Amino acid sequence: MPLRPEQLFAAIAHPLRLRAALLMQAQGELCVCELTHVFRAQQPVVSRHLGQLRKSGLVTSRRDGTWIHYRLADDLPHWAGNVLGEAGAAEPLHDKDLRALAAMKDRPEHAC
Amino acid sequence: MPLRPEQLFAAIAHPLRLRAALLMQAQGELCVCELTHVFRAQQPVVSRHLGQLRKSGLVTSRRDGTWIHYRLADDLPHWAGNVLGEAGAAEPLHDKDLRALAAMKDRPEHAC
DNA sequence: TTGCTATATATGGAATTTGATATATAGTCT
DNA sequence: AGACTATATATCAAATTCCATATATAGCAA
Repeated sequence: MPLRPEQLFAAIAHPLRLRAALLMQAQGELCVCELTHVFRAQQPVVSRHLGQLRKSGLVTSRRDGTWIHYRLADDLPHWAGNVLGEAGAAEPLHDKDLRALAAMKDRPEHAC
Repeated sequence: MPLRPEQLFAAIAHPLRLRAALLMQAQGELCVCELTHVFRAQQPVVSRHLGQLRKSGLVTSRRDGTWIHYRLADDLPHWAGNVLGEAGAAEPLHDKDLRALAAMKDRPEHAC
C-alpha cells in the first residue's frame, strides 16, 4: 500500500517532524543525537516524533552500535520528495538547521 | 505573516479537506452543497472542515445569496500551489471527485 | 409574517496529539 | 560483572481533533 497524501501531510504537520524530514532529505542519514542537538529538544520528544515518522512510512532506521540512524524511506514516492522540496524552500528554519548541524561537534560518522 | 509549511500540511492532513482543496484548485469556486454532494458527507461536517481551511488561511469564502462559495486564497504562496499540484496527482480519489462534480445536477452558477 | 433552503455553530463524547517526566532497553567499555 | 551512553517506551495531564446530533443564522419567496 503506497503512502497516501494525507498520511504524508499528517506526518509533516508538526514543525519538529517537518524539519527532521527536511534535514534527512538534505543530509541523508542522521542520528537522534544530531537532531536533538539541532532542535535543542529533549531526547524523548525527538525519539517519539521519529517513531511517528517511521510508523507513517516516511523514514526508516538502522542501528549502528549505540546509535540509530534515520533516513528517508528508500521507496519514498517521487511526489513526496517533491513536496518536501517545496517545503524546504518555504520553511524559514531550514537553513538555520543546516548550519547548526554543520557546526555540531563530535558527530557520529563524522570523525574523519 | 505568511502561511507556514506545517500549517498548510495540518490543513490538508484530513482526506476531506485535502480533496476539497484539490477540487478548488481544479475548479475555482465551489459551494458547500457541491462539496457535500461530491463527498457524500453530512453538511455540518463539510462546513466545519471548510471553516478549518478558512481559519488556516488556505481558502476564502464569498456569500452569494443563499450560497457561500469557497476558493483557494488569492494570496496563496506559489509553493503551496505546487504542493497541492503534487498531491492532486497522488490522491487516488481526485479524478473520481472531478467526475462526480461534473455529473452533479442543479449546481449553483451552472444553470446555463 | 410563515415557510423553505443553505450554511454555520454549539454540544457532547471518543480518540488522538503533545510535552514533561520517569523508566526501560540495548550496546560499549573496563 | 558494573558503569556509561544512546535510544526507546511508559505514564500522566492538557489540548486538540473528529463525528454525530441538534440548533441557530441568513437569505429568499410566497
